[in-house]
Amino acid sequence: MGKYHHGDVRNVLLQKAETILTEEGPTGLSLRRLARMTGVSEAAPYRHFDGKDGILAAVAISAFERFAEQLEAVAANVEHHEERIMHLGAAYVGFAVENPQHFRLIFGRERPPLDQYPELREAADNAFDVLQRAVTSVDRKAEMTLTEAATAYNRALAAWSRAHGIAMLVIDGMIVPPADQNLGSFVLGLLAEDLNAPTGM
Amino acid sequence: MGKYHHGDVRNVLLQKAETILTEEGPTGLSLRRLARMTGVSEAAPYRHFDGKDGILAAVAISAFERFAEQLEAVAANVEHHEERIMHLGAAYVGFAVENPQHFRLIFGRERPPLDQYPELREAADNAFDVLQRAVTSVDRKAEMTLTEAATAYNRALAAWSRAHGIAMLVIDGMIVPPADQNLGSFVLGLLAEDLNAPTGM
DNA sequence: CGATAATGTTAACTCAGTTAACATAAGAAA
DNA sequence: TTTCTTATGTTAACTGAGTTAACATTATCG
Repeated sequence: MGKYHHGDVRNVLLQKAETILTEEGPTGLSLRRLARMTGVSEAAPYRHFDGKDGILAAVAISAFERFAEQLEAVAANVEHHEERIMHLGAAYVGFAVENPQHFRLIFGRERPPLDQYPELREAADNAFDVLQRAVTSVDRKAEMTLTEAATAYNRALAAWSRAHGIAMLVIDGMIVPPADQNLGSFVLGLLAEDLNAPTGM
Repeated sequence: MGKYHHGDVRNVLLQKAETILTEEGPTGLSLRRLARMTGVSEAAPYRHFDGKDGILAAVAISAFERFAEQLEAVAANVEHHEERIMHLGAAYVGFAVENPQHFRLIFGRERPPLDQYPELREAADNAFDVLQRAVTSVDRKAEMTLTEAATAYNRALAAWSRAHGIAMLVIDGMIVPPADQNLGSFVLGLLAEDLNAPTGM
């Protein structure tokens, strides 16, 4: 005479998992607690997910999708190439700051192995593609020489890692963005810094 | 008639903890396993450390120290300011790549809270100081105007986050450094990329 | 020597992830 | 409808982790 929950327990679990993850991160997310919170037996989640990694993978997939969407939106709205790179960087950091736990989940080592979750790998590849395309794309792509292509690729890597570094240091509290400036312009400022420029100092 | 281990169990534990951490990271480090490997009772570590965080803190402290030393060594050996920034970045990434688990430990969220381990906070501050000083220092510091100082600080942040981003993406396998080039020059290349330069593309 | 602190041991508690064995519900097949 | 099968839920158990309490032994210092 067990009380059965019907309807989409799976979705409810996912929903609650999102909540817990947002508040406490991947480590704080415990399947047992999740089950209790959902009002379901402690073994129930295993009927819907491939264990803890399974749930994390599902959450990571949707996180990747949102991430990719937001980057895409920015990429689509900025015409000028160099400017687009900059604004992509700001959006990249913006996502990380607004969703630190999700950002950590998709990039950190708590992320379930891509090999074991094909859909996760796909979501990850998609997100990277958005980034790479937006950063690499040029106005007259067909006319690119090999050297130019190599330069473009290197530039993509550089842009990517710069955004990533700022994002990481900010969400880890190592860099505290000035309060009198919005995050976007702060990031744009950092990205615009030219370490090679002469200082006169 | 228990077999007591004498001598510095504490140091042996730390040593083994280093080994386990290097191989499996903070999550893989289990106090019980550590105790078993050391041939000591499972509760013994608690006599020497403030639980798991205590051990992680101790390991993190020594990691910070090594990190700071290596950066310092580079900073001391490169005269030219801009060049020093670049080489510091390469050293930063070098440390991360050679000691990925330690790097993750000192920068990630597995790191015990700085508030609870004053020596850890000190070690962290020291490492950051080396970086900031080396990056901010100029030949004629006394003559710096306020504006110049602000610029220098911003540049320090930019340099730091660039190195950090490359380090993170490389140790997470998102960026794979080309095999036909040593890591240092690859990093220097990325750091030298000027996203603002015209491309002609 | 003898008291006291340091350090070790065993045993237990809580919580997590996971799985097995069982129960019920829903839906297709007869 | 009745029956078989599958999906989904439950309980109970196993393993392993972190931690603490209670107890034992050793070191050390008066």
